[in-house]
Amino acid sequence: MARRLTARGQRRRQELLEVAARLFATQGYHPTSVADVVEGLGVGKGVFYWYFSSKEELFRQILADAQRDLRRAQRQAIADEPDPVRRIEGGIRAAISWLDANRHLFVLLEFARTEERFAGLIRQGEDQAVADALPHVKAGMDAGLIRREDPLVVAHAILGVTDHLARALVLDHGRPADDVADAAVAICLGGILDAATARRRLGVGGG
Amino acid sequence: MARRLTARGQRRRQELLEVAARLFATQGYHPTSVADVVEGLGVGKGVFYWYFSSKEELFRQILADAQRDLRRAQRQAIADEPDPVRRIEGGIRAAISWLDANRHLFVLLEFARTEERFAGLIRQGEDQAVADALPHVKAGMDAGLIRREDPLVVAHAILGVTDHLARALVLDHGRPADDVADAAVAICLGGILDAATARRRLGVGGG
Amino acid sequence: MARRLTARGQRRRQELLEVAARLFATQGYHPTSVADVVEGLGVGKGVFYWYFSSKEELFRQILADAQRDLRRAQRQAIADEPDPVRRIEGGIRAAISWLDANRHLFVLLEFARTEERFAGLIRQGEDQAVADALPHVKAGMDAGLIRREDPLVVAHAILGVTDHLARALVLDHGRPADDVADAAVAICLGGILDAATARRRLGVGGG
Amino acid sequence: MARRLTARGQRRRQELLEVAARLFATQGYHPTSVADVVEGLGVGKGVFYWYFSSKEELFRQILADAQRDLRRAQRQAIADEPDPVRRIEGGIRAAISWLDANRHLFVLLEFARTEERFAGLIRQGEDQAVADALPHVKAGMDAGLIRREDPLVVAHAILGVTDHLARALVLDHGRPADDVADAAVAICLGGILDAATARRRLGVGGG
DNA sequence: AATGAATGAGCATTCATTCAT
DNA sequence: TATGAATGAATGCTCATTCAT
Repeated sequence: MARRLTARGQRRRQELLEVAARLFATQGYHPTSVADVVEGLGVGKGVFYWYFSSKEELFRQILADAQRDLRRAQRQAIADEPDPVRRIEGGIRAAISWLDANRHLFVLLEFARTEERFAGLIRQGEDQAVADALPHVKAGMDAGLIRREDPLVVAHAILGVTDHLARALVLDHGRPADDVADAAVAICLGGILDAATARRRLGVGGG
Repeated sequence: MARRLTARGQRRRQELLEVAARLFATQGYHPTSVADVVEGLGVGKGVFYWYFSSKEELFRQILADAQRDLRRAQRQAIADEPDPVRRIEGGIRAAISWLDANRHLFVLLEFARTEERFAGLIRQGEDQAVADALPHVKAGMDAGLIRREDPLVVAHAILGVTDHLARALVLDHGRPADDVADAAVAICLGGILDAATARRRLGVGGG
Repeated sequence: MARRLTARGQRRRQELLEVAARLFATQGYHPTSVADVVEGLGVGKGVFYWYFSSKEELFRQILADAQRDLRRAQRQAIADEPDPVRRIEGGIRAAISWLDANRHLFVLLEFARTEERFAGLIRQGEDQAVADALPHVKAGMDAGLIRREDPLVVAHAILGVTDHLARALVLDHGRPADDVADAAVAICLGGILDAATARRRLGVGGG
Repeated sequence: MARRLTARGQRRRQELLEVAARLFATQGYHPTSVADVVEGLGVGKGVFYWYFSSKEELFRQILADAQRDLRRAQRQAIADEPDPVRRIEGGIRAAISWLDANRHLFVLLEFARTEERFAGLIRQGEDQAVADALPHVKAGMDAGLIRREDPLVVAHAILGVTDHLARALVLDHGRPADDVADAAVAICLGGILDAATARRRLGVGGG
């Protein structure tokens, strides 16, 4: 591809991406045919292959766009925050908010992970997300705000809690995104133990 | 179906389930054809339909078996543990250990969530897992061991950390399951904040 | 085949013929599988191939039995009737009555005519039926009771009216077989014209 | 379906209908595969499903077209005939002539009656044919030309004689359509009895 | 840029028949 | 005699992709 597109062409391409993302999310990638996609736009099949060389390429594009978009939202949310823990918090909130607003993309990212030819893309994106969080985690540790543990593990744990709560509570059980974000932040930061218990059980030195 | 099977038949059926799970995990559910499955066993295509009424039914069976199996492993792991926090810990460790030993099933459970006709099964299983954890969380709160928050959210958070760390660190990055289990337990229980910070930031009353 | 069968075997064979005829009539010959047939009897598939060498052979047998049975019913009905017109009448009535009592076989005979490999059997049976009627028609003509026309055509016409009225009125529209038989006889024998008209139009010499 | 077709598309669709009808008639509906049909045209399999949503839909179309066509032929044949008996005669002749010219469709109509999912279509068509004939029969009775009997039965009897003679004599025994039409008319109108006998036996009042 | 038409390999599923026990 | 299991060719149908216009 890498076709030079007119403004109208750009719009068409975008429409295809959106309709396809919507359909892939609703029916699944495989069960959605290229015919479904172009039908959803009321255009002929040639249109599809004018803008994308294959169904797979289209899907990759959707995935890449989604990842770029989420990352951008997180960056913007924490741009001017000096406190590392607040930056982490901001990242969590931005993620949940974005996932709430782009529910249909969430399931696509999940699906992509399950098929080897797309999984690489997702693993890359996840590594990127972890790499994005890492400096804040380390800064928090250096500032004595965050308990010293493997920062990579910590970053992954944050990702895990955030994603899971967003999906399970916001998407599946319909809870308000803000409330879930509060809970995600609380649990990520403070764990679930009572402070005294934590001190005893985990040997956490009290301040 | 609900066919009466001889011992030999039972074995065949099991073989089909295993080969199919393996292939679905490797290539994806859709890209794997029934022909692939029977070829993997070196039998005729009719065999498949003697034991399963459809590819979909077979997949559901794989999912149900996997969920049952994981749950059983967790139950056994914590059977005689009186301490609720230790029960939670045991559940986390059992889950990571099972996922480590059944990597191929993990991706199937994830895929299933992305296609509406299977998603129900997965949501049910997840609700079950949460329901299983809930009593321990509540008991922990009642015993003053766990900070009082919405127990459902807490249970979901534990699930999220556990699943994510298992996948990202054990499966994707090849870390030893035991180490990851340690980390998962530590983070679930203690969060990531330094205790003093936690006290200040979250208003957690000190012991 | 031509297997020597025990009394029990004879019964089994008959059961298979009946269940199959029933199913073929309801669902059609092709849409009915051998599996359906044996399932309908609650026996294994081997049973079928013990008694019949193929699905096709079974169907031929059903057809042959039906034709033999109908013919026998007609013969008995007119055995001692000296008047040729009354013999024709008796044949018509016997046919309609048999078709009424064996509705499911009717559709099988019709179907068989539409597939070349069975059509011969049916044509033979029909030729036989015509041959059976022919002597009575001729006798009627010789006795001056029946208008002189090609007896073969006359015989076929009787067959056509009888079969059609039986199917259309008795089977499809649920009219009583006896009433339909009356009508069939009246029309076969007297046509539909008013006598005076007939005389004028057909040049039929009045008695 | 309900696809908008270009002129070329219309032609293809018609070709498919014709080839399929031919094959269905020769080999039977079930024994003819979609592959046979497209092979007969030398096109790919997709072509079939571009024009028809299923083999069943195609067959229904063939049946509907055939019924429409026969009906049209009959209507045209009797359009300007004032005499009701002559209208009936014209209908009989038109039917036999059409069946002679469209032999292959005849067997399809017969087959369709034997499978429940198509039988409705045929019964409808037959009811229509009877309804078409009914006014002429009634007019004939009112004009004193036709003996008073249940007009529905009379109409069905005409249908029965016509169809049967056409099939048995024209198609199966190769008699000239015109001769058979003469015979069908004679028998339908005048029955088979000698006029005097008819008077005596049926109590038909003489002119 | 866009369309309707076509391609044909591939898929899930069926089923008459056979076979080991 | 009978059964459960197995066979594998065949079927109706789908769909990513291509092509002529």
